[in-house]
Amino acid sequence: MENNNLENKNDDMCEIFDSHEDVVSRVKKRIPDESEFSELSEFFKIFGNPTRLKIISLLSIEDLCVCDICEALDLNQTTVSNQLRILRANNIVKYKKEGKMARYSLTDLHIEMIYKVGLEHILE
Amino acid sequence: MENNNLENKNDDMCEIFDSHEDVVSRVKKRIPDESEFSELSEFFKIFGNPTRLKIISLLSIEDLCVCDICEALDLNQTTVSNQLRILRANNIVKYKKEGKMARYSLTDLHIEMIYKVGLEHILE
DNA sequence: TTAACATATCATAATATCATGATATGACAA
DNA sequence: TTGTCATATCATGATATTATGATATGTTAA
Repeated sequence: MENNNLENKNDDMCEIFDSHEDVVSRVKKRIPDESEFSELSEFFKIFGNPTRLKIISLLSIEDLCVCDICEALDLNQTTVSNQLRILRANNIVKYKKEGKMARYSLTDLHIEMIYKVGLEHILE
Repeated sequence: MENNNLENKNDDMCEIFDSHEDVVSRVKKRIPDESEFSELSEFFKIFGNPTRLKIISLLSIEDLCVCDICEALDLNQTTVSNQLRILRANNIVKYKKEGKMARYSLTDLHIEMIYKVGLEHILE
């Protein structure tokens, strides 16, 4: 094993079909760059929490104030408010102040689409 | 508001509009149940990691074997293999054995749709 | 003013997730 | 057989995320 240096693993992997090198260089050119993957994973991370999904689900039906969300989900106000902050920070929900209330809604249709396609996927 | 007879927190929250009670009971009926939110959040959690997103991005272009994925992303085999296991376990990718190689592909079009709508969302 | 209410933020302990080294499996060739 | 390659699994320390109690902010009514 000592003469088999692994620092250049391309050389000793997967050489059964010599097309692999071409395949790799071709697909490499067509993917987004590091910063976009990073941003996108932060975005999707938001959907990876049941409380946030419940809020998204509610807001896909209609706009709601914080206390209605708390009540509909039977969650305490701190939890909901914290998750709304995260949703806001990630551009998934927006809100309008109405007196002492805050009325939340989904930012755009992308959010609803992603939620619904995901739901469809797990239900089939 | 003559006779407050409800025992829970409804009574002292958000009574400015008396429609709130109706709103809450209406939207409550229209959301999935706990287990579906739980399953759906597990599903979306998978998209919340840049390495897995990169793999999904590659496989949305074409089917690839593990070593090609490693090479295209410049990641070690353990990392890729572990993430593929997670992707498999969550029904996001599938694979076919071809000799000693494993050729991976996306499970269905839902995966590609979610990935692309997400990308569109962060790019606008 | 003051009190009550709706919402937001901070701090934190429990829990989950990450990349990766070590190691195992299974296929093929010599 | 034995060795090598392609891939999978296990174990783990570092890091991130969770729900929630305590507390703060801002609005309205009395």
